[in-house]
Amino acid sequence: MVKVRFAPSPTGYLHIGGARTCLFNWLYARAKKGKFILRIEDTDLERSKKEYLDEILESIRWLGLDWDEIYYQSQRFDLYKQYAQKLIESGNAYQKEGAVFFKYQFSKIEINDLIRGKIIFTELPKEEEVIIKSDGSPTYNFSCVIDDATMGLTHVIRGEDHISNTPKQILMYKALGLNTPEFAHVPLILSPDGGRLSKRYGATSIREYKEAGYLADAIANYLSLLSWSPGNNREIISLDSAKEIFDIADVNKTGAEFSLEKLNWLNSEYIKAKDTKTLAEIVANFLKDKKFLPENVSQDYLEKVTQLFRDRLVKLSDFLDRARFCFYDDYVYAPDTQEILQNNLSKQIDALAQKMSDIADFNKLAIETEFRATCTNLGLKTKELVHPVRVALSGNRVGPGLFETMEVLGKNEVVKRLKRLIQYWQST
RNA sequence: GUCCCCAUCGUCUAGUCUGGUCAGGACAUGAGCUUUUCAAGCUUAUGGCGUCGGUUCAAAUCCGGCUGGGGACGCCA
Repeated sequence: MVKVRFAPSPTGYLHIGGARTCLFNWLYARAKKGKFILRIEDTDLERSKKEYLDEILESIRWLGLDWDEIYYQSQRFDLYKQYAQKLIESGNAYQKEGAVFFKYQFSKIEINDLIRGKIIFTELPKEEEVIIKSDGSPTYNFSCVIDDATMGLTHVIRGEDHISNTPKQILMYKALGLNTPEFAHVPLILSPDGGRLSKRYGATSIREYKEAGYLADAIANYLSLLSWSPGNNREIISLDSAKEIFDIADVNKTGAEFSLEKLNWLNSEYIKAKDTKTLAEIVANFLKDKKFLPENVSQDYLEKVTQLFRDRLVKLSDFLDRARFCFYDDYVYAPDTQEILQNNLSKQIDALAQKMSDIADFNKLAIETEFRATCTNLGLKTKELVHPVRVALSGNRVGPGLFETMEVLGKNEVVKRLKRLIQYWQST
């Protein structure tokens, strides 16, 4: 049975690259009906932080991934020491200054990488290496080998940056008489400047994307598209579908640049595809974290506002400034509305306000009918009134469809805001 | 410096294993339609096999050199 792992180190948040490695491991495990385990590589006592661990686990869950087992290397130090002792006894390692050094018995090493095919190493950069530090903790290459072997992992799927560690690890498996797993090295995710994805390029942690209003399934979808493709020109694919068809051998060898534009597009597609109720819940949670909503907003009203904006949101954070007028009436008319406001239409707006307040059932259709009729009666083109009214209601020259907006705000609020514009004209 | 990986539109990719269909799709960009602003949507356009050589009737596809890009060389992981 296939058994794979994701092995994060809690010395930082879960970043895009790690998340993609995690995703590919998960996808492969689920595709093969195998096990996916999490191994926390917290051997660096100095730099490992609980805060990071919590964040990593939360990010993985948020993405929609789950794990079958979880291990902590910090709880397995005894095991590593035992294996180190074995190596000392067999003459493959020795102790010096409190540390244990492993002696590489190098010969040509051939890796049969599931993604890259044959990789041949004809030499190693060093002849020996610390496997147990003088403080008793294991080094990466050693604990990794012991764990991959003792946890019964069948495949090691990890980033390309580990290729050069692989021959060293194989030498350790050999010295210990342990079976080596299969290896698959996935390409790195590059930043738009072609280099390594780094802090220099904006957001790198999953948490930051969550906070910016990206949906978990959009991120997961986007990540799955980097260096892998479901085929058939498919771009939008759920984890459920992906796990049916994913195979590690189909992953390509080329590094992929992270494209915020494409992520944005996918995110807006996912926003549009959600049913309003579900989306409103996601929006509610998002806004709650931002402490954005006033006290007494009903779920029903939030759903209506969500419906109003859903088709023009790229990410949830767009909601913050654009939909603010639906919850607060303290907005001022934006500078770029001057052009629209310089034409004083007090009389016409007043007439409109009257007509609006006469509508019994204040719904989009009734509003539009009455609005257009009023314009005709006043000898105005519809757009001549649409623009100032939008400014009156939202403070902005752009926004969702006006009649829908009016329905959502409700009659009283609409009339109140129209009067406010009239007052504004009178005071200037 | 040494070792290793990689190479299809600006970007993500299908096609490469098993040579032969105008190199297909998506994002982005341009234009048009629609319109109540902004989006969205629809139509459409621009744009690519890094380079040199070899094998072959035929090369994006197989082989080699070059060039370019990336990664690794910690008592970090």
